Amino acid sequence: MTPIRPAQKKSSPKSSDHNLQQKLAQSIGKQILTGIYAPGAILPNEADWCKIYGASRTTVREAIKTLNAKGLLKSRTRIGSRVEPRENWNILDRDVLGWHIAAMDPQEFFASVQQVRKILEPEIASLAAVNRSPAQLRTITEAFEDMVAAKTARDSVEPDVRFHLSLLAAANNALLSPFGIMIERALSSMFEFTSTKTSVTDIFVSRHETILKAVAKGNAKAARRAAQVLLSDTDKTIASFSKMVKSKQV
Amino acid sequence: MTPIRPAQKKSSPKSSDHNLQQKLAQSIGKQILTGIYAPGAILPNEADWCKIYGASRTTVREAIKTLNAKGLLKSRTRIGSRVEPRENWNILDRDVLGWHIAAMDPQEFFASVQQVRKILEPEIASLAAVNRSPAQLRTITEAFEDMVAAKTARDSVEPDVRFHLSLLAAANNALLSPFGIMIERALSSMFEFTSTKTSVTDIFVSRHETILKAVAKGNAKAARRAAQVLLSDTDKTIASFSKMVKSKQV
DNA sequence: CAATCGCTATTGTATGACAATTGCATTCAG
DNA sequence: CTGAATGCAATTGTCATACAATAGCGATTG
Repeated sequence: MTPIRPAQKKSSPKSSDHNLQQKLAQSIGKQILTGIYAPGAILPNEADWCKIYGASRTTVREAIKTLNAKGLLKSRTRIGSRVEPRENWNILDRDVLGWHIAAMDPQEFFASVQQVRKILEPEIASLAAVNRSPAQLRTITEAFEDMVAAKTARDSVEPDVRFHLSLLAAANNALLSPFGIMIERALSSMFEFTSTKTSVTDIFVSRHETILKAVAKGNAKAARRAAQVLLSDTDKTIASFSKMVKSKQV
Repeated sequence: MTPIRPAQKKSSPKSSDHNLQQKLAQSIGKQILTGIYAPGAILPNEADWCKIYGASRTTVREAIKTLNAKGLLKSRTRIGSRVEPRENWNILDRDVLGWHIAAMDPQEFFASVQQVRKILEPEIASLAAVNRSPAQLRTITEAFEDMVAAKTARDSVEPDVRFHLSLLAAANNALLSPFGIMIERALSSMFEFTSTKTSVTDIFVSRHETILKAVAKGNAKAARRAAQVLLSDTDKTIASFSKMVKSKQV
């Protein structure tokens, strides 16, 4: 048999790492997050989406199934797919949060995030100080050391994220883990704003070191305090580039 | 592993609640949550699931797509579907949390939940006191009044849940809303344990009233304190029936 | 021995058909 | 004329089949 290569079709050369369903889910999801389809609204039916995207019904259905699973939609026979009220959305889902960030004002996002971080992270640090396993402490320590070793601000983002995520893991409460995504996105997004001029400052590193030491000693109170201090610094950073944005806009 | 009848017909009237995909997703999801398929494990392939459940591949795929969307799985061509690490699971998703509760020891669940509630709910009450809209205050008040009007403990569960959820909504921070499901499940589950003997106690009602008044006045500090007191009561309730369960077991 | 190539298992996409559900209009009884 | 029953039709749900795309892995070959 000589399998004739069915040519390369008309496929777009760069399909990235997303397959077709994922692209549809993302496209429709973003339209929901931006309010093009508001809660209560009925979406176009499957046949319409097929026409719109030029995809098969199978693919469209799987995309919509994804959005159903994330709480954005509820599909019912004969009715169609209706957008669910916001409180049912899995906003802490990796994808949904991404679409949400893309759809909203960055400053609003930082405000919401910092509010939640200030509630949770000190308590997470406190729990981690008490509940951490030796292995978890090692992971946290490694993240800190990588942060210290980072030469540029860009290189410090990944260890920074890892530091906070391993702290979260060390709290050993599964119900808190969804916040990992939020923390990850918040720290990464912040970098986008600060990257141009910021370098890895000593004070930034030492704030983390204080947390690490408290967690290592098992000192819950000190860990909580240290986390509060770091967050307070973060607030200042955000405030400073908020001003920058404003002065640029005006 | 529970085999699922594809064409149950109208024999079981309740089967219409869930369609076939949802039943498959639930069945497979529970198997993951109970550890039958642990993180890192590769699931049976789609053809196998078809045989196991007697369903079409389309249906199996949509079930698996759902689990992918909830972060439990990651499916890749040629590899199959691999169970994701726990920290990627959307544990606060309505379905996932339900499967999780079904799979774990109730006391462990209450312990985790109370830990998180004690972190969040006082701050939620505090935020609600500051950020609530008039309409939101009205909703909270209505829930409280319905709780007062409830004659039996059973009747008080729904208003109680509504009270806490409307408080959460009044905090006006979208990133907190995923916790609504957790609160809902926690309060409902607790009722399962207390239903036999508990009635709606005055003290229970008055704890809620204190929160309501503080939120109405916009007194953040008082709201936070009041929420802490209520949670402390809840702790005692849990402790008391934990003992009961233990003495029964032994 | 190593790099390459092709085989093949598995998920991804497409098509077409039919089942099940249910809002809506239509009809029919009172 | 009103209201209930009823049938229609639109939409999602399920099934079967075929082929495409991906990537692990073993066979081939230099």
